[in-house]
Formats: sequence, structure tokens, C-alpha cells
Amino acid sequence: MPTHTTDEPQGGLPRNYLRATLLLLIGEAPAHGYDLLEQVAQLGLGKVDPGGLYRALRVMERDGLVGSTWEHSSAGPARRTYTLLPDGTDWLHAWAGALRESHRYLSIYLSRYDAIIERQNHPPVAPVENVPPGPPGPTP
Amino acid sequence: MPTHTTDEPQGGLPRNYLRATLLLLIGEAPAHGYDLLEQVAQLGLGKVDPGGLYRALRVMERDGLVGSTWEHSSAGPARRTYTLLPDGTDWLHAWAGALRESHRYLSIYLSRYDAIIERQNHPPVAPVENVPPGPPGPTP
DNA sequence: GCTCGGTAGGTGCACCGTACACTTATCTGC
DNA sequence: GCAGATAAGTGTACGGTGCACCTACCGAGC
Repeated sequence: MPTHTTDEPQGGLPRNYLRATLLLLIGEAPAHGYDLLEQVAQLGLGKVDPGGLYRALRVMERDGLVGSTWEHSSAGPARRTYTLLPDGTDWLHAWAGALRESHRYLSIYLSRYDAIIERQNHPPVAPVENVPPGPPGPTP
Repeated sequence: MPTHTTDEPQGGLPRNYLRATLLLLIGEAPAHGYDLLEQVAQLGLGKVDPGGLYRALRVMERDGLVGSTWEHSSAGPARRTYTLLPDGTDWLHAWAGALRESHRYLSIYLSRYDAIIERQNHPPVAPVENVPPGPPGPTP
């Protein structure tokens, strides 16, 4: 038996949506991982895997998109606060462009999907299934 | 040197966009692979890898989403024509729902991005960078 | 009759993002 | 001193995707 086949749709979110989202949020205001974790969750995508989030942040730091500084809060453990670097801003712009295209694509997709549904509700001619045309009468 | 780091955005298309798109197109009208290859390309996503497309079709057939029949055309090699099966229709609906959410998410993302850009053009107060407050005078 | 290019379908493979499970450390309140 | 919230990570396997490459059929042209 195949392990997985075609499972439930489970999202259909853009690829790399995590990086893109993190760049946006950090671009709005510097923040630390745990904070971003909650912000991301409230942004429409519930429950994000913390591991993936922290990993994404470190990769982006390694690549010079964001910078981090440790902040020793009086309450709770120390936190890493991330800020957007110039390269990160460039990337944010690039991502926004790509996502705008993706957004347009989804609009097309959904309108064509709606057209199919519409067509099913108002068949153009000869509804082969039921209600044959002509006056009702005893079956010949 | 790391092999890949954070490369160019390269799309940001939804995950599984290929299956979703194929289901939609086959739902509109039965078609064969090569045909779908061109339709998909014209749908906004240029140049799709044929291998992946054919593979996706076979997986979906294996999972009972689509059915196929060989058609021996008089001109050119035989072609496999795919039609949507009931399970495929269910999936199409599910995908459309997921993609609609994704579409909404992208709307939010883009409007927040635009807000950032806007904010950069019209800083709310005290543009920390230049133009210090106080009467202008000769540089000390 | 042989090659060339378009049509049609397919495999092998490696990369990388993601999801899931699990761990560590600090501080507050009971 | 233990539980639970805050905060940051690691290990790992899965699966979609992209790239490169291969087979087969058919008509046109040399």
C-alpha cells in the first residue's frame, strides 16, 4: 500500500510562504521568533511549526537578509530580535512581485472554477440526465 | 560555498498547483497530456516541465481522480485522453476551497506590503534620517 | 530508404521546503 | 521544587518540483 497517495489538500499555500511572510512582518517592525510565531498564526495561517520558523530565520540571517541581536528581557528567557537588512528589503520587494503574480493566477483559476460550477447549474442545452424535452406522456 | 542558499524567488506559486490546475482543465474539458501542457503554459505559468505533468497525471489516475483512454489518432502518435472522475470532482472542489483561502491570504499579504511601501513614502513623523528639527544654520 | 522535426508520453534523480516530533533553557507562580 | 509559559532550537523523513534525458510514432524532404 502506498504510504501517502493524494492526501487532503492541506492548504495550497505558496511555496516559501514562510520566508515571505517573515520578511513582511520583520519589515513592518523588528520582532523576535516567538513573537513572529504568533503573528504568523494570526495572519490567516493557523498553527505554524516553530522549528521551521526558527530555521527559516537563521537561514535568512545566514544569507544576510535579516540581522539579529540578543535581548535579555527581565521577564523570561533571552530573545533574538530580528531586523530587516537592505538585502532583505530587496527580497521583500521581489517576493511581493512574485506573490502578486501568484495572486493574479489564483484569480484566474478561481474565476474559471466558478464558471464550471455555473455551467453545471445552468446547462446550455440538452440536459442529458433528466427532464427530457417535449410534452409528458406515457412511455412509448 | 553552500550550493543554493536563498536563490531568486522563482515564482511563489501554490504548492501542488500542478495537480490543481490539471484537475481544473480536465474538468473544463477532457484532454490529453500534450494538450494540457500547452494549456497550462498559456494559463499564466509559462513553460511547465513535461515530466512532472505526465507524472502528476499518472498519480492522479492511480488515485482514481481521473480516468484515461488511449486514442489512436490518424496523424501522430497515440494519445492518452484524460477525463474527470467523481473523486476528481470532489478534489477539484476541495482544491478550489483551499486556493480561495490562499487567495485571501495573498490579498492580506499584498495590502500589508503596500502599506509598508506607502509608509516609506509618507513617513508619519520625525524622519530620523535627515532634516533635523530646529532652525537651519551653517554646518558647524 | 533514411534522416529530421514535431507530436506524444515517459523515467531518473537530486534538491529543498515543509511537517512532525523532540529537546533545552529561563523565569514566574503555586 | 514543580508546572507552565516563554523562547529557541535540532533530527528526520516525506513529497513536489525542476532538470536532464529517453522512447516511440508519423509525415515531409533529400
